[in-house]
Amino acid sequence: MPAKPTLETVAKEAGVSIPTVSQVMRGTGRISEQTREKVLNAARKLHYVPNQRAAAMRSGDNREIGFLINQLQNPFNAEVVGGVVDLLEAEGFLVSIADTRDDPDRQARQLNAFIRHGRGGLIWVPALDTPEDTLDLLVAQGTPTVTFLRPVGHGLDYVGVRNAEATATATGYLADLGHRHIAYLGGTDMTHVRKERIAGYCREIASRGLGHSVVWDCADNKLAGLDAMLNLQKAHPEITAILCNGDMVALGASLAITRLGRMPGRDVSVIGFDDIQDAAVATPPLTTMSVHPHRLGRKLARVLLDRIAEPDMPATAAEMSAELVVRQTTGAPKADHSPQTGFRPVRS
Amino acid sequence: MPAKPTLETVAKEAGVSIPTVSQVMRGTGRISEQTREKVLNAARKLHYVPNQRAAAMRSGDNREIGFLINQLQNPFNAEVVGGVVDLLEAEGFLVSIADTRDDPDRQARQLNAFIRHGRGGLIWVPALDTPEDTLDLLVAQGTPTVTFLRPVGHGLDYVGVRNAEATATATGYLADLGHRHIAYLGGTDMTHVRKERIAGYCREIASRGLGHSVVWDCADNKLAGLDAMLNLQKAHPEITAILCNGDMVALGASLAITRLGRMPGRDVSVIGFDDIQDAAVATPPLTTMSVHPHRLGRKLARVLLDRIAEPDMPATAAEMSAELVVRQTTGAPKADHSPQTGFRPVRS
DNA sequence: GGGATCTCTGGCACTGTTTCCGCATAAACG
DNA sequence: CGTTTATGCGGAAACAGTGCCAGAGATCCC
Repeated sequence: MPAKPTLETVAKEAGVSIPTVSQVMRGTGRISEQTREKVLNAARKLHYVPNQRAAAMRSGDNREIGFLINQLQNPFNAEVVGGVVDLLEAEGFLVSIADTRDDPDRQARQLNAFIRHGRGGLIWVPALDTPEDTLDLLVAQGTPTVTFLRPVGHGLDYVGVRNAEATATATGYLADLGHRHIAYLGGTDMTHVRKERIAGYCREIASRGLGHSVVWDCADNKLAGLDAMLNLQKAHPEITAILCNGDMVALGASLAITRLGRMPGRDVSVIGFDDIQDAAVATPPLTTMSVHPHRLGRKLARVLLDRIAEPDMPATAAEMSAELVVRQTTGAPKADHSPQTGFRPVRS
Repeated sequence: MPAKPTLETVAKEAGVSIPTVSQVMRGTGRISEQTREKVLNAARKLHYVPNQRAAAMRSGDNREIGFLINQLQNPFNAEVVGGVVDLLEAEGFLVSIADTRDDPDRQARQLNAFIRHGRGGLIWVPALDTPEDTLDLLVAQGTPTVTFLRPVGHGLDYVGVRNAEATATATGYLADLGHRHIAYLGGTDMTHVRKERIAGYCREIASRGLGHSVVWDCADNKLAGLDAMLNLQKAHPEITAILCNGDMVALGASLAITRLGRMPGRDVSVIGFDDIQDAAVATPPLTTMSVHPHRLGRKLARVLLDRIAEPDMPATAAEMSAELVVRQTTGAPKADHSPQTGFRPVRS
């Protein structure tokens, strides 16, 4: 097995100098057609692939960007990644992804690794409880960075979702349908996202003079949503509509309602958040606040490209609106919503 | 905003030479405690982070590995990634992920990008219809590479699943329950994986003298599984058990059965493949062939580490067995499986 | 006190590439 | 035919580090 070919190998093979090969490979400078051919043939023959890191070292431009995400499994994130990659790969960048799993230590190691390995730009969903020194270190490097979903200040760009507006819209929609007891389900920590969403929900509840607000904690997955919904129903039987922190929770809640022998959208209304692919396919299809994850990803990429082009711009913050997608888990409340007599639990 | 600190910056700040700083940062050589302190303080003060690419260039060891996967959205893949990352990050490697989406062109670009950007190792799920020249180019680079799920030869290591054995086991289990009409549902192209799985299924059908085998195409997602199951049921009403190419398809099929007013596991049995997280949470919980994705990921990482340590070893191939996990979508067939009189379609 | 030994630090060459500049050779011109 | 201009190519330095080796002091021993 031969050693990895370099400019020197190719130059020797073609009988020319190293700079000449370099120029041919990049199409710059004045090179005669004859030499060009010779060099290209040699390169093809040896399967030469330029070493971009050495190039970046000399020329400074670094077309490798890192995407630090908090949870790869989450389908919403996977779709955002798709949007980012589509746009950046078209611009000749290589996007490499790492999963922090919301662990600040892992995140610090990965951020450090990204910087050590010389990323030219970063897209970052800061983990919960990101310590100050992680931020200081990142800012000191001067690596163009766009934060996503969770703003952290420090002069970093930010792209996110108008969360308060979205939950206010959803709450208003439920109120317009006639619901007077609307609960908020999902989330455990007071993350930025959840804080905003709850604020929008509470504001709308208050401004319409509806009953008190109910916020019920639960982890961000289907099973947790299912359990939480069962408990919530027991604790607050008066509730006829649920606004959820994410689609996974909403799907779990919808499932719980079905298992209680009720029907989502008729007996109890459910609204999700994110519009993941499963939402449209679920039984019944989920009404949700769509944030167009793919579009959000493209926005992220554009902001990062702008930052790379103009490192000294003042920090920007872009928020995108979510859009209500009505499917079949929402409807007017029944006149009488007391516990049904024909109550029929369904085993799984 | 100051320029990125380098060894030189730190050396000047600490009043020592560049090599001294280098030694301190890596803990090699003999350095007095006094100088050590000076250097470390200067480094901390300037937020110095070593440039690993420059280091790799000189010293040759390259702790950055690439993972080329065919579909990030797939939860099975996400869990494999988790296993790989856990082990490799513990060894000080940085794992960066790219998604080929099974597009040979995109794959060629990404593979090329990974090589250009100097990955020290690669884990690769080759896209369908990977052209020969992509393989030649990769092999010519001599980058340690482990192929995953789809073997391509060319002296590359391989880690996969004993697919034929698994589907034979599943088919045998269904036959033992008393099923005599078992169909295989899922997949569209004749990928290596699907070929093996169908082979195991057919072999078992034949060796037990069951009726003819039925293989029904369908894309690898829940919605496709749902539709395909409805059509399959119409075309082959005699079938009482379905073996699926993946859990997503199986979940869709299970859903279809429910929508037809039947009950998965009682009226029709369904077995999935992969054991993704949703399988255990679904309604009803899915019987499936578990391949322990996380363990598979760790195996991948170990094989790659071995290859990096010993580049001249002959190529290895490791296959892991899948394991039947019985949940609630399988059971003995009903004595009479003709269409029920109380047929009750359920709307969504 | 002089030589041997040890401890610590710095000089230099090298990794693969790009960029600047300059040197040949050839063509064009007066 | 001699000078200018255009064209094609190569030498050398630089990027941020690492590894080898030399050498300066300090310490120790006889």
